[in-house]
Amino acid sequence: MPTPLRRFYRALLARFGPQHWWPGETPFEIVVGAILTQNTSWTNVEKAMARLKAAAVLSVEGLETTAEPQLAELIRSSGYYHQKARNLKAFLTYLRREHGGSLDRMFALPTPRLRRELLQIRGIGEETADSILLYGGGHASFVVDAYTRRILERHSLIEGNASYQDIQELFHRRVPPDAQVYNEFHALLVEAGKRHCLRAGPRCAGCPLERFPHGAE
DNA sequence: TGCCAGGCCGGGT
DNA sequence: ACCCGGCATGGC
Repeated sequence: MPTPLRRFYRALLARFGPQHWWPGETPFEIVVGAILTQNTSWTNVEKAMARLKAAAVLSVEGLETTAEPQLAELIRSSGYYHQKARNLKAFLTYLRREHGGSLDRMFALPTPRLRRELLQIRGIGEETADSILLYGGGHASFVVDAYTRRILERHSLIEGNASYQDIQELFHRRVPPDAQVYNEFHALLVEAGKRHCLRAGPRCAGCPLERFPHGAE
C-alpha cells in the first residue's frame, strides 16, 4: 500500500489502535445491524437489536415468521422503522428465494455478483451492501461512509464532488484487497471522525492527521 | 430546543 | 447524471 493512504492508515492505527469492529456477532446480526444503522446512531440500533433478541426473533426464521407491523414495532428505536421493517423483509425474501435462506450460500458468491444482487434489494444501497459484504461476509469491499468522505476531503485526498465509486476505487487501487485491513481501516476512519472531525467547522483541533501531507494521489 | 446520527428511495430536472 | 423531500427515534 503506497503513500499517502498507507501513512494515513499508519497514523490512524498509531493514534487509536486496532478497533476490532463488530466482534462476537453473527453474520446475520451484522446484516440486520447494517440495515438498521442507516443514518441512525448505533445506540438506537442496539436497543432495537436487544428487543429482537428478547423476542427471540433475531434469526432468519425468526424474522421470516414475524409480521411486518410487529417487526416495525420491535425496531422502533432505530428510526424510520416502517421503512426498515419493510427493508428487512425484502432482504429475507431475497435470501430465501435466491439462497434457500442460507447466509453461507449467499456469501459464497463472488464479490461482484453478490454486490450486484444486494443492490437490487429495496433499502440496500452502496454503503449498506459493502458493510454486509465486508463485515458480514469477509469480502474485501471497502465501505465508504460520511466519515470517510469528510475526513478524506478535509485532508485533500479527494475532491468535494467525488462519488461513492470514486472514493471506493481509490481504496481498491491503493490498498491490498484484504478484508481485515479494509475492516480496520474503515473502523479507524469512523473513530477519527467521531473523535476529531465530527461536526462542520474549519478544521478539527488536535487532529492526529493534521500534519499529514496534502495533495491528492 | 434544535440538530444530528456509520442512508436510501422515488420523482423531478 | 445529479438534486431534493421524505422517512423517525433518542441523545446532547
